Amino acid sequence: MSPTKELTEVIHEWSEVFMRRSGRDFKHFMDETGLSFSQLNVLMRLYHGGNSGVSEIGEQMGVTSAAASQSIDRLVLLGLIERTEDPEDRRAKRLGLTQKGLTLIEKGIEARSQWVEGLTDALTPEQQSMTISALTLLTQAASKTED
Amino acid sequence: MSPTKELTEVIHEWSEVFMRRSGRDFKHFMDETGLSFSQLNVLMRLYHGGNSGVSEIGEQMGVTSAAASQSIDRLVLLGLIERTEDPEDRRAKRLGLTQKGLTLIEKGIEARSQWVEGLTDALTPEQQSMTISALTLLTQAASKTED
DNA sequence: GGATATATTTCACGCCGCTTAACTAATCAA
DNA sequence: TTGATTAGTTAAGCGGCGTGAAATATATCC
Repeated sequence: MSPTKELTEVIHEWSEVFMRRSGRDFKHFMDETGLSFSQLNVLMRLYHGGNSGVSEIGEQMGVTSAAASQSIDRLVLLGLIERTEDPEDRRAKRLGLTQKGLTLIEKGIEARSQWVEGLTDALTPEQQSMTISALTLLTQAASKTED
Repeated sequence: MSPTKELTEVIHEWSEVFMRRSGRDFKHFMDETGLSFSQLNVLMRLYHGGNSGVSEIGEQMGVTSAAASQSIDRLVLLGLIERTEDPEDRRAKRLGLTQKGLTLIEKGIEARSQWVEGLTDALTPEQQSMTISALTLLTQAASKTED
């Protein structure tokens, strides 16, 4: 078996396990928070990407600004998002996570991290340092492909 | 900085990049197929877990069997699921992916794998073999934590 | 100033996914 | 055999999430 073939196979297996776990975790997170896929999507985009406007969020999510406006409105009512007037263009609104929203998202990220950390607990120090190197490489490579 | 601290940090960064990417990919997959989170959830559970009944699916997803029945009905109409009578208990139905459904899910998994494969393209042979080892370890550890 | 463009909201409408409750059909148990 | 249980479907109703179209307010361009 060639090394390339082996890498492909390893990646495939790993992707499958990881995807499956991610999906289950995400569903669990939705149930726990009572938020929909769409709502969490909005919160995630505000978490990364910083403050943005309503249309911008809609564009990123591939929906009309009307849909974005309504979705955001629900999140504002839930106290997860702040919607303030843009002082430079009073037609526009600036959106951002409230402390409550920020905490919620960070808790979700933390949960995922903890799962992976649990995976590395049983590894020897050498294996751990190898994992550090590999994940660092992958993270760097992945960061370069971001849009 | 202690090695443990470093591993924690690496994992945290990696989780964030991957979660973000996974989320975007999944959203893209939903848009592409026109299927909802819930519908893809059903297909995933049938992909893993093999053939099962309506109530079983509902239980796994945390919804009533009525909800599962309706959801499954839509997927049957789309030609993604087969619903046949269980010969051993004629009250029950056996659910399974059709070829079309199987192909769809496998295409989704393949897309994710290809993305990760792309990340490893630029690595040196030594780095690749290290990545193989690390991912193998993680996959094994993750498999053990499955329910 | 006045026309036009832009950012967001509101409204009416439809689909989806969920619930509960009622129903059908098959199995199980006394 | 009859009565209870189990698997699944169906129906009515609710809310989320999307659309397009109209309304509102502000910016921008002659």
